[in-house]
Amino acid sequence: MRVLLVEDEENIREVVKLNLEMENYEVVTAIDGKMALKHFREQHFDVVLLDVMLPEIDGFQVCEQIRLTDMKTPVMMLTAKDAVGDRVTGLKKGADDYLTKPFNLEELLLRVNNLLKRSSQSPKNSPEMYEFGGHKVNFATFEAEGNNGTFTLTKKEAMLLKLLVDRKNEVVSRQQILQSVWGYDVYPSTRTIDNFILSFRKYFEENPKKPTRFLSIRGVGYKFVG
Amino acid sequence: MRVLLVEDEENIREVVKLNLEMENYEVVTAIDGKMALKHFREQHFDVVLLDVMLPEIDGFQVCEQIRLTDMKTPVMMLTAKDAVGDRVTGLKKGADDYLTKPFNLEELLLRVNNLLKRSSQSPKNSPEMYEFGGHKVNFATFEAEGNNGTFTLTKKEAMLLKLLVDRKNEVVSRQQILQSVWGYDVYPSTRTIDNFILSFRKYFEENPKKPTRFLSIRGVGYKFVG
DNA sequence: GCAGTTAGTAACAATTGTGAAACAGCAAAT
DNA sequence: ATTTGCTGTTTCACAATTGTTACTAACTGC
Repeated sequence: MRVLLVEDEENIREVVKLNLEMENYEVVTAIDGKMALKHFREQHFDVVLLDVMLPEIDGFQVCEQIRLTDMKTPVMMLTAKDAVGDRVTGLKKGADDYLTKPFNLEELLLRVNNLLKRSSQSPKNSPEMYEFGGHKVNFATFEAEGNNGTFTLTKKEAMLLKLLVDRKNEVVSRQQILQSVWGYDVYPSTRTIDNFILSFRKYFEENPKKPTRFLSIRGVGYKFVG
Repeated sequence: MRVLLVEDEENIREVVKLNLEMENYEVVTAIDGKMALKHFREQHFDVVLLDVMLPEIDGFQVCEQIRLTDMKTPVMMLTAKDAVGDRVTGLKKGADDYLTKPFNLEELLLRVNNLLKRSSQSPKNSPEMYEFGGHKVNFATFEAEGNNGTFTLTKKEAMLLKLLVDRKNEVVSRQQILQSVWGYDVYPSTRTIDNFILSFRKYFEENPKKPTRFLSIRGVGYKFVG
């Protein structure tokens, strides 16, 4: 479970980070809105903790921008002021929860858990076998049944396919694919992913030229329709 | 959408009930824990609003009882005391959210909406669908239904359209559009926005020359009428 | 109605993203 | 030692998107 923590005060940031990490979350921190948006565009997070008072771009704007491209990832706002108006603004901008500083750490952790519990209830189960439209894939043995009978997936193929299946019906960005399947710093913009998608289409699509399952969302990434 | 409202103070109960009904919720009220549990056993609710201070059985206990048989239905606790310990107790007992009295009605409604949005996790439910005047837009997949059938929005189109829809019926200035959609250090020429608006009008307006939805507010920006 | 400004339009240019094919690395088989 | 086959990567042409320019139309305040 990956958390993006956006907070400019170092002390708070470190304490919260530490505590989240003790609960086995993977935490990425940002100290201002710009960095927050940068990280968010490039990586996948399961939840965002967002301080409102940030230098330059404030938390509301960050939340609004996040919501322009992603409406699923839960966002929790943190603020020093306990102004009701603020809370309403935050919720309107698409925040899912709101906590006032100084907050109780236990409450924060409970609320984060809550958000995750609710948002990840459906796509959580990832069985070894997956079936779609007459095709079968066994992620344990890498065996798959495609248009031309049974064959074996390669390791990377299996990883990528699993990622797409786990996130079926949502768009997975290239950055996220690279991060999950290839590891972090595969910098050079690469066409490798495309080729894997290409293979999948050949394996599984009725008409590889007109894909219905492995869709490309231009400028964003790929989406598997299950 | 059915709400179970548990609150012993008549005034609060009635005000909240009225407001929820104005938002088209069906509201069932209970004045104490016993009645609350009775109703909950006998009927289906999509969300429970639960005062903590109740005669006989308090809100914590009600919540605990509910959770014994139902892990799913979101519960929101309301309390007069703003004790952190209370909040933590509530969350631990299985509450999904917590609001302190005196609460702001708008905030309550927003939070209720939030809970419902999150919990209505029917698989194919795309909560990021928007409809207006016979047209549909799916902001998750960028698919839209316009004057000439279904088509796919581009990334920027989707972002701008979403911004306008999010702020429907209010004017969004060019500045704000540039900041939100294009970012904080990249500024395209100001005619770029016009071109996107132009597209939207072609896609969605009955008579693109006489727009009724994508209105230009001279000297300020644009307004989407939903 | 006139000058100054802002918005609408379309053609075009720049940029960016994509698919497909060629290419390289490597290990097993010959 | 060479070939073969498979896996994964890079190159490249092309297509789609995004941004600019130049011009026209419309509006504002006089």
